[in-house]
Amino acid sequence: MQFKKVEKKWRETWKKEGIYRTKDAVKGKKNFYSMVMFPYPSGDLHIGHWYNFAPADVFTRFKRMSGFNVLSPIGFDAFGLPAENAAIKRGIHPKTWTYKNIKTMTAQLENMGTMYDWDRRVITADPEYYKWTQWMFLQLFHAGLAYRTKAKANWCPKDRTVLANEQVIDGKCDRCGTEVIQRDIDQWLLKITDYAERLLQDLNGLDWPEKTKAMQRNWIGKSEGTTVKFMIDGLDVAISKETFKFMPHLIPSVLSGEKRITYRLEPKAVKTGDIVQLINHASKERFALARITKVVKDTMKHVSETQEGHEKFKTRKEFYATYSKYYDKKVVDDTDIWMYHMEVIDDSIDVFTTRVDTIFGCTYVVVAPEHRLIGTLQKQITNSREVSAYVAKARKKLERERMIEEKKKTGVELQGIKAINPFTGERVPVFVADYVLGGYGTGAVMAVPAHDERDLAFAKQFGLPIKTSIVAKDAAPADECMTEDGVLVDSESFTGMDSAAARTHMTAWLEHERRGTGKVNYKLRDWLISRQRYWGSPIPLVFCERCKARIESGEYKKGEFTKGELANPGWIGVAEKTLPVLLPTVKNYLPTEEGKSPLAHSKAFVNAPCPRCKGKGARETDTMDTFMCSSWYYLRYPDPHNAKRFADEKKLAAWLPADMYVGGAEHSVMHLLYARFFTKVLHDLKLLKFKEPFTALRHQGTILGPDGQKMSKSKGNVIDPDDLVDTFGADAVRMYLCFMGPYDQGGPWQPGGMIGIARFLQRVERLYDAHMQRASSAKRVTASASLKKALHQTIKKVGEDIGDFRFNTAVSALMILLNVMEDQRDSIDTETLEQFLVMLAPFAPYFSEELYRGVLGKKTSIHIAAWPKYNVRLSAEDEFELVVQINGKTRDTVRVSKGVTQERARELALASKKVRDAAPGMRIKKVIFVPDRLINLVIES
RNA sequence: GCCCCCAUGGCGAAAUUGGUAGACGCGCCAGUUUUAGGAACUGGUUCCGCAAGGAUUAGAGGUUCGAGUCCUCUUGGGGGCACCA
Repeated sequence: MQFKKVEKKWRETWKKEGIYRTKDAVKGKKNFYSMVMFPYPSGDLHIGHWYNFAPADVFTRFKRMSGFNVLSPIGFDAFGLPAENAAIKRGIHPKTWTYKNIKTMTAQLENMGTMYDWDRRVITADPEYYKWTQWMFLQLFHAGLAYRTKAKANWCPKDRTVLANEQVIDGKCDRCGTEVIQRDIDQWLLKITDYAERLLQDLNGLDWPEKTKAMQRNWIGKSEGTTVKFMIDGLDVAISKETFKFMPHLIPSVLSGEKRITYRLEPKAVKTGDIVQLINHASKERFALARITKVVKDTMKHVSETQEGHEKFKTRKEFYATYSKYYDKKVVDDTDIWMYHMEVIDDSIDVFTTRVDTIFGCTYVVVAPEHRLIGTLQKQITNSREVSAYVAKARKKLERERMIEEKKKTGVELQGIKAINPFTGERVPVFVADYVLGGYGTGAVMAVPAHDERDLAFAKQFGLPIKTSIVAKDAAPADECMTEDGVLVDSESFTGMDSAAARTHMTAWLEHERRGTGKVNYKLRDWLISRQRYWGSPIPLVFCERCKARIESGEYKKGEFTKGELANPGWIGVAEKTLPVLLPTVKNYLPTEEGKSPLAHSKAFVNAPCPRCKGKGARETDTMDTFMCSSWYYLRYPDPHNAKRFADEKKLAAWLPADMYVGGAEHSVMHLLYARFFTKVLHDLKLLKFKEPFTALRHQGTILGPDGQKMSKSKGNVIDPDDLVDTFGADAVRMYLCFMGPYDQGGPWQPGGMIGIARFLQRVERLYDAHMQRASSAKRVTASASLKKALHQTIKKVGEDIGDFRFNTAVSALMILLNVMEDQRDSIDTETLEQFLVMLAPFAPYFSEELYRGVLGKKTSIHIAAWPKYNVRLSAEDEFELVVQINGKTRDTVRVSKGVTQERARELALASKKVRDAAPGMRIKKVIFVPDRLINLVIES
């Protein structure tokens, strides 16, 4: 067959006939939404894409032929860093490069013989698409799920640019080789951690690979434990009666030490050195202690906007108005004001532990280098110089270095203070060490060297005591480090309890004493979506000084600002009507200025009126993480050209959630977790009716080079699908990819394997040509019973196998049927010829269409034909090989009809010469009979 | 270090889920096609053995009438996490 010509002919015919155009509803048919992970427009479709898309397309076609109304869309994940890298390397604008690739890849995808509905193609870099990505961001922002904070970014000091993680190779910049450092930059984060528990729980109902679910569970990393308050000894402070109240939004900055002055119009009876309580104005609860370092009495006119805590006010009038309102009295230049300088101090360390049952073995406490206490207790720590030196060093260290030094634990004792174990009253030393992470739990742990490996390593290094408080239940020989649950010893009234019970009781006691509480922690971190990059969707926010001042002074109408705007004073969401915020086409798309996106250079872009007050504003210049684009694209396919809504509600209801999603296992965590998060948020905002986007998920394996290595141009082991298509045709390539092995397995490319499929197709063609010649001699044939049986067994098997993604055995079943057909080439009836082709159609769409219309003379496409029904009666075997075993060893087989009784089977077994030879004069102890399978004679030996 | 997965002929693999191990395909061997050629056809092909027969699913043990399949340990390979208290 001249496949080049055939492929082109049918491709054009199908387009003309519109057989792949999807309707949202077809009477009498259920909808089925079958998706593949859309590709990144890298330039060329490689064999990995084929392996993802071709077998998935076989599945999709099978679903359609089985009576479903199927949606099978495709698109391009077009934004992202690789386009910028390519642009830098080749001197082509990222946009030019991306759209050129989309063009070539679209053609390649069509050549594969896939049934995508091209009218629904989405490209995430199109303004009509990213308009809604921005809209999605605004939904999250206004709902209070976005916040801005300093976050670490990879920074190359030579290139003066922010790097993505993939651009950091061995801690060095992949372009210039300079050591990369971590810098803190203000960035936007999404509160995915609010959804940690639901993201974990809802995994249970999904038809996903267990491995993938396990990876997500792992990533979310739930652990249930207890926070325990260790009071600090050595403070020797008397807390004064006076208190200072703070608005909740100021508390983080007070605690972090940014704002250490409070201004009062009425004096408090405190003097320098007094310890006061700082109280949350809303909850009335104490959140910290502070030492007064200075009290100054002055008049209002001397307070300037450069003073700490008052940098923000613009005009004096505005400033006085704030006070007048708060104190309910008129404030003028001469009004007295007291300024209290203070420093926050801590009187306790909260630690998080999952093993509170081991607390009687706690011999010291460790805080992370980032821990607030190190700053707040600076005065109490007698070796504070040594401590700050350690902290400075640890904070500068890269994650990587911490890893290399894994074995060696480092740390410094905080001399001058001790922590008090709430159960024993014991005073234990406090250390700062970088093996405790600032970002997890409370950033502090109680160390139990006898029952924790890391604590043990540290204790040994520093010669700290090791105290056993748990022993194994079964009195097994004691390990040096017994980390399992067991029974408590030396634990006062808890002695003798087992670990699980002790945890419950001890946590209850702590809660009663207000010295601790049960607590669940997650490893999952919030999602950092800011990218200081050009090729991405702009973040639709404008910063407005005036609105910020109004929010901070509290002078605004209720409902004037959204939850998100109040939580991020000054950041105002762009009005929906004015979306999208277009990504300007700029000449210089390289990030240059310190930690800023290239968009920061474009005055035309930055200058924008505040969407709220129409005053002067400045746009956010960072762009969004591309995972934002791919977190909702499955919602767009049902209605890709809708300009009024991200998708029509009815169309969403018709198709979603997606019934099948196929793609690489490398997306097991990030993409799939973010997409699930989006779906849940949109559900909560009443924009979607379902909580999970992908009901079923399958992964394809990775195809390696023939040498077993990962394919790469530099290794010269890349398999080019275009070459294969030229030699064997698209159908053979599709089918071979199905036949190679289990779909989720992958493995090295077998260069010789293709030929088997090519031969198979040739044999099919020859068989059909021969049939056509015979047909002209006009002799009707009836299929033999054995051919009928083979056909119906194949119908059953191929259908079941495709449904279960076992494409390899489905192909082999077709091969077996072809072998039978060839054996009986003179008695093949038309029905068999037709049904065989229909089963072949999902695998070899061009080839089967050519024979269907060309040889069998059909008028309509094979791809809208119905999948054949198998007949149970016809496919059933009436005989089987009865296996005769002696003591479980097969000795003979006897061909008998199905339903044979045990008695008859026993007679047959005993009649076998082989059986008698194997065990002459046997004495049967027992007979095992498995109906329609085997008989096993258990004899005395 | 921790967690998860995998291991079957020369190669890719299959095995009704605890019931004849090696289907199907590649490769190889022999033959056919009155020359050659192979991306044609026919037959053979787990290993040892002429055969009868025996051995065999990385290795060792166990459960069972019966184990590729279940359990324990060991070895080798792959993936994930990475000091998460």
